[in-house]
Amino acid sequence: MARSSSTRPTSRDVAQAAGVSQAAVSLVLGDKWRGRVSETTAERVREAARALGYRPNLAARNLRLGSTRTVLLVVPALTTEFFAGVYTGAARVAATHGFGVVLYPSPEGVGPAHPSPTTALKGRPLRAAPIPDPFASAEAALDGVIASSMAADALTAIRGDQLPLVMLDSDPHGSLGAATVNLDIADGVRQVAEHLLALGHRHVLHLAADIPSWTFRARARELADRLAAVPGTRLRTATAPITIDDARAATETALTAPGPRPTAVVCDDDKLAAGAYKALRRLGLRVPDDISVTGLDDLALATAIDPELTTVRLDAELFGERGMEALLAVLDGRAPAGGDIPVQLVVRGSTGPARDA
Amino acid sequence: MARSSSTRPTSRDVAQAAGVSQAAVSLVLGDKWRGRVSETTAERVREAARALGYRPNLAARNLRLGSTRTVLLVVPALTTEFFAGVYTGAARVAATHGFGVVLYPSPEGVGPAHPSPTTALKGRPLRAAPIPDPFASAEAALDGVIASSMAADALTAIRGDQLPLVMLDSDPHGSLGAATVNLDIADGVRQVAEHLLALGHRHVLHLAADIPSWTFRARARELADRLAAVPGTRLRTATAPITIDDARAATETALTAPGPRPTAVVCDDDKLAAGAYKALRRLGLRVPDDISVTGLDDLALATAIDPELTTVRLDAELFGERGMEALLAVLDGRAPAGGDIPVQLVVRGSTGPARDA
DNA sequence: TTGTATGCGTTATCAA
DNA sequence: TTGATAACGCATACAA
Repeated sequence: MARSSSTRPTSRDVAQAAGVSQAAVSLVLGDKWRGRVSETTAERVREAARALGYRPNLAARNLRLGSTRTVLLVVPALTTEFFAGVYTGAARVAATHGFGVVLYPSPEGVGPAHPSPTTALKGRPLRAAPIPDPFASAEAALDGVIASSMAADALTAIRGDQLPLVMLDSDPHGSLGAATVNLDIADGVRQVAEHLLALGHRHVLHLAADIPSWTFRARARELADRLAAVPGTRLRTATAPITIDDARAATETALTAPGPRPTAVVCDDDKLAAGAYKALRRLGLRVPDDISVTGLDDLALATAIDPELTTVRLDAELFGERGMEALLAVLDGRAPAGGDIPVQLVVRGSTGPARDA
Repeated sequence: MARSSSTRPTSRDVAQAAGVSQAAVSLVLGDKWRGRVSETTAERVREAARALGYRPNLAARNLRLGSTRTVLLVVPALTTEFFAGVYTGAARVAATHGFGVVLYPSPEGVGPAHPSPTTALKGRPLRAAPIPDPFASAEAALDGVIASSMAADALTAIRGDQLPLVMLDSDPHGSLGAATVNLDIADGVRQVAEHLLALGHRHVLHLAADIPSWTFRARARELADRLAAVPGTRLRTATAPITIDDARAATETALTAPGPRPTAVVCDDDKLAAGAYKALRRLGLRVPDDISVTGLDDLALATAIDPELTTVRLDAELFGERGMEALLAVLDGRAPAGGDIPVQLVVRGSTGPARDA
């Protein structure tokens, strides 16, 4: 009946080695012994556990506790470094509460019914690729979910809202009562608009992300509102999936259309801006002398391109932290703290005075 | 004794609803009833399960089975889209075998003892950030680990090799018997070298990643070997952390050093190449007329910069697939398939004939 | 073909 | 202070 040496030591093994009951082991190792176990036996237990290299079996603990202290962070599959930051922030907060964070890059699923033929065409042939949605048995394996809006629709469509849910960058009103944590992107767009208006720009092209997500609709609305507030402004919109090449093509088309040319291109994110750069170069337009460009995100990409991109910095880590804090609040029955996360315009070399101003 | 309506249905609830034993439910839902349960009862069970919205409790199953059918994929924290591809491939293969993949972005930990003051300085202040290593109780929660070499050292240092382990892009000989899956990066570097040599380049600067990882040492060695094979070649080396700004600074320093200027810059990866571009622009050098540049990875970044970067395409998804397949083999007691994954030079606009050739 | 019984490793309740 | 003992929900060996 001796413990096979090839198998993981259990708390019973520790108990046996320490000469105490198995319950005592659980108490000591769970740090719940303040006055229920003598200091000497506690130490003996710890010693035995250390000697045996004991580590608790999570499956058993989860089963017993009915909770896993694990949350899922759903991010778009085609992820950028931005979500690495979000993860870092969320995981850090989680850790201080004894929680873990599991990352789920939502496959393709960007918004409901958004086939995006360009995405389907490029790259290797699609193999039958049923990466299983993690919600199949998630309720047993997870305590909650934090989901980026770029995947949130797909998420609610499938399942997932059965669990305590926090949505990132999602419509505060349309989220079915789920808590939301948002960057103040509208304010970022406002800063961009004011910056360009101050430089004399009156005719701008909005290069919008072709993703039916609240966050992008909000950007479009804010930009339109800000420009509309100033007499004599004109706004044109082009739409493209968030890839450099799609953005290039869309920009090229938009700028070769008849009529006066915009003096600034406002992009929904940095990647789109990189595509816009390429289009402008092909058209023989110089940035910022002939035309200004702005992005949004402040990825590494923003300083990789030339000239460096004027963009809006998003604090990804803070975003992740706030997301996790909100989820902890929900799990706790408390109301999550409100208030959007501030963002900041970073002026670099891609914006300058309007050509005709 | 009726099931509280607020609690998750268990297999017993399903059994009760279907009027069968709990064991029958388990058999049917586990698809192990081929001749042990009648078709009619099986259908009744399925119906009841569907009606109740039953989903098995993973913790209980894991406890019973002693395995979780979950593996961990360890990637560098400062991750790029490359690892999104690796994940996709690994998850796809895993799915066909009933496995799940959990992502672990290894915090900072790039190689052993590599403080990288620049990393520590930039960005927000470091908060006490104990993102727990997932190996604390991993043996119970995971069946195996796939680790990128960029985190593998940190990994073995901590724990992790107690579990079946596959290393990605790691020294096949120094990996303590762990299985390795490698891209044929040496061949990629060879292709780069041949390409440049054919263009007449004889003096090259190697912009190397400042990461003490096997994969980067291998790149340096291969490049040196290929150049040494041709008489009259010269190789200089500069080193930088993989950030655009560090790469820019290192390149600038290297190229303003006294002596003849290299006619080509070979970079350990695309991000470094983006930094090199910036340095060259500051120095008033045109790419590729004055100097050629090559990268390695073929990230989106490679086509974002101007001119588009000649680089080596890595098939991230295939990499992930092969990694997962290797791990499945190890779990199965089989020998993982050998053979490096082919890579391919993609010639774009950043390379041209040597200035003085 | 079906149902009964047992144990996976924990934590927590209760008597000693 | 301590040590039995009972679940948690599932899969399976075994008995009916």
